[in-house]
Amino acid sequence: MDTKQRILLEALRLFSKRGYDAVGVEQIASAVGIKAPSLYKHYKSKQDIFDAIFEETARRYDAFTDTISVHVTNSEQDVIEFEKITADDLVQKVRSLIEYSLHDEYVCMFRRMMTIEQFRSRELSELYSRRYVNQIHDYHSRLFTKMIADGVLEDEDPVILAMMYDAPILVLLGECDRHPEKEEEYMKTLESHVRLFYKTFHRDR
Amino acid sequence: MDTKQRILLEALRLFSKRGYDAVGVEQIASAVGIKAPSLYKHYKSKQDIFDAIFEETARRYDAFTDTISVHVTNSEQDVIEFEKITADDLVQKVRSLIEYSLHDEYVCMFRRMMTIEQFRSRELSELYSRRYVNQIHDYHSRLFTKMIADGVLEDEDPVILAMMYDAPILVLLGECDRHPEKEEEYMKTLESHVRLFYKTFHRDR
DNA sequence: TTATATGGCTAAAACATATTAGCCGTGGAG
DNA sequence: CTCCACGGCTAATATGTTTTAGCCATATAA
Repeated sequence: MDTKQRILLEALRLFSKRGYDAVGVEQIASAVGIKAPSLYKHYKSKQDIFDAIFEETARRYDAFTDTISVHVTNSEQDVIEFEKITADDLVQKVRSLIEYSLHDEYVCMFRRMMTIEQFRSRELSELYSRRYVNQIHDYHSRLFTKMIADGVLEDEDPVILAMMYDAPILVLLGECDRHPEKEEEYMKTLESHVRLFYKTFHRDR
Repeated sequence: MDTKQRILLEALRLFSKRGYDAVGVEQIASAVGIKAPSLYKHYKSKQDIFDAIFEETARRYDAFTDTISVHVTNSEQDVIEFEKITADDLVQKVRSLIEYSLHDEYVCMFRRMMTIEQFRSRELSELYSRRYVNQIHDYHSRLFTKMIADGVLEDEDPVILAMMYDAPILVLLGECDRHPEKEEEYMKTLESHVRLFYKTFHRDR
């Protein structure tokens, strides 16, 4: 039925493997199960399909970051929580981040597409950095800043701490994109990392 | 003169920005300063140019990793060195790694091309992981294993330590690829990271 | 000097790919 | 029932791109 959506999905699936230019409208159509010219009943050009994917994913992504950043911005309640943050809490936080980043097919494919297209323009480079590096980094910087202020984390530069903490997440996410079959293994590594980080930098008051 | 080499260089320059499929032989030729058909006096197809870039860079890269890994494999001499490793030594090691990875134009462009093409085949995915993640990671894992054995590093899982240590390097390398103008800033961050790592995990015997 | 390999060029062929034109069956609204 | 919008199809067009064919100038070797 909803061909218009299926086109977006299949196009993204293809773009995220080979990149925009390597994929023909023919292939998109055939993945959907229709003929190329029929695509033009739904989108006015190939570029238009690309743009639609962009908007669709932007919407989904924004919805997600809204939910996650509320944890940090809602300072009142979190100040209380910080004191009792455990290693398990951190592990849990990372798990839920990964859960979303890896198991939402749309998000996953879009990230791969962005990886492929990131050097095409300054705009795309910036979007990539903002979305996949800075956003997660700022989140942890703020989190650690508060934890330090609350005396539950060693008093080191929160920006550096955050980088030490989240760079492995980013790198392993990349590894998962390349080798999804090893996800289980990577997740264990990541958990060990989080626990080592906690053990090293956390302090009880 | 050496048109054959210049074709490789200009093709790589273009591929590393827009990806293989987005670049036409026309553009490659014009970058070199000749007409498209003349390319075929040197390479038998566009794909052939791509492959040649691959071989050329593989050669350069292997040459480099040979030099760097000798530091670790030469166990005799290094055991002595490990004891007196300072934060400055680590900073220096990272600097020279970055120096090579960022300031060798060929290496830099090739890495960007790999970033773009990494999802095309299992082969490319594996090459990417091996070259840009595992190799550097194994290097540090071995380094830290020895340092732990020598008692100059906290006795934690060297694999996790290595990841904590080198993931920020990889992430910041990616940032440099996207935003070369911020290199200076990123290098400072990286230095802080190395020093914090040293301060945290190094111990004098 | 002559022959030949090299590496450039133009013109054209071969191929691919995005897009348009226009036809047709179906299903819901009036 | 009729009409029409929807969304599929085939055929064709427009455009672009890779590659081949074949010509020509130059430099080098015999």
